[in-house]
Amino acid sequence: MGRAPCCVKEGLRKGPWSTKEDLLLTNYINQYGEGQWRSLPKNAGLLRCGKSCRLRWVNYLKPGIKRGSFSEDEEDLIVRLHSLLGNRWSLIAGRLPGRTDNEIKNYWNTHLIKKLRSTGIEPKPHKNFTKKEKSRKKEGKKSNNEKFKGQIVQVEKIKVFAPKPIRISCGILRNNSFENVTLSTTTCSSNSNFEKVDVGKDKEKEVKLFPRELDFGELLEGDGFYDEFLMGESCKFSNKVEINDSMVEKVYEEYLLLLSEIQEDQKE
DNA sequence: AATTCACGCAACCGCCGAGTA
DNA sequence: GTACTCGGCGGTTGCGTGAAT
Repeated sequence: MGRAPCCVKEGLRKGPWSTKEDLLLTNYINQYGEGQWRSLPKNAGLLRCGKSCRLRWVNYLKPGIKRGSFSEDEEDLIVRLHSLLGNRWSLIAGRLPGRTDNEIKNYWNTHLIKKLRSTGIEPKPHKNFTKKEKSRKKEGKKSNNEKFKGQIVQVEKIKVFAPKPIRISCGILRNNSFENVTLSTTTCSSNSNFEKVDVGKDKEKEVKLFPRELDFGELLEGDGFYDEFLMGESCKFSNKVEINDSMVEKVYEEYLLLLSEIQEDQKE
């Protein structure tokens, strides 16, 4: 039996949302709350697919969504998180309050890739799987899931740390507005696993930023990278980024939990 | 001024995992 | 254990817009 469609598509509107539709959706959700996306359009008087409603709400209408260009702090965080998590946009978004996965994904694809390339960094490519590869990947996933309950995704050589998403609502505190921050440039020092960062007005100093490619081996070998990633110089190299204690604690807990699971698995 | 091109972004599509009957 | 629904995710598409010719 084939999979049932998410909704009946006949007679439904597609394309950009009108102000009226936005209003209808917002009013309905304000009154009845999120969820029940399948029945929501009908109840709200919208000629839209439930998925479309959810997307519109989550990405644009939901209170607290931050619009506008990304600050350098945010860019920096996205780059680091992408290095760590891969194309797990929802996880990355979970650590950038007010930003949505779609927005971050678009920003990465249109701006950050180019920016990184211009500084000599080749971002990890995301693989486009063929149907065959997808099914193979699926098989692999199944076996992984049994052991790790979906917390680790292993694709070829690149191993990705994929913890359960925890949305951090107040993760990053800014004590300098973007406007006040002198533009800093990021340059790549060749043959190095780390980057050299010019921190605006301050004299240039060498800081560890992130490895080009992260492998669990590095984590397990205990070179302390992850600790540094979270709390080390990379975060305190300027006053631009401060990671909230609870955020660090939560992410660190995820890391420890994951690490212990991997170690147990290796013993077996 | 008209046309072409490139880019950015909103929205769509298909797949997957979790939950449930 | 199976079949099914629902919500969510990541990849992709296509339209609108501004720059270049």
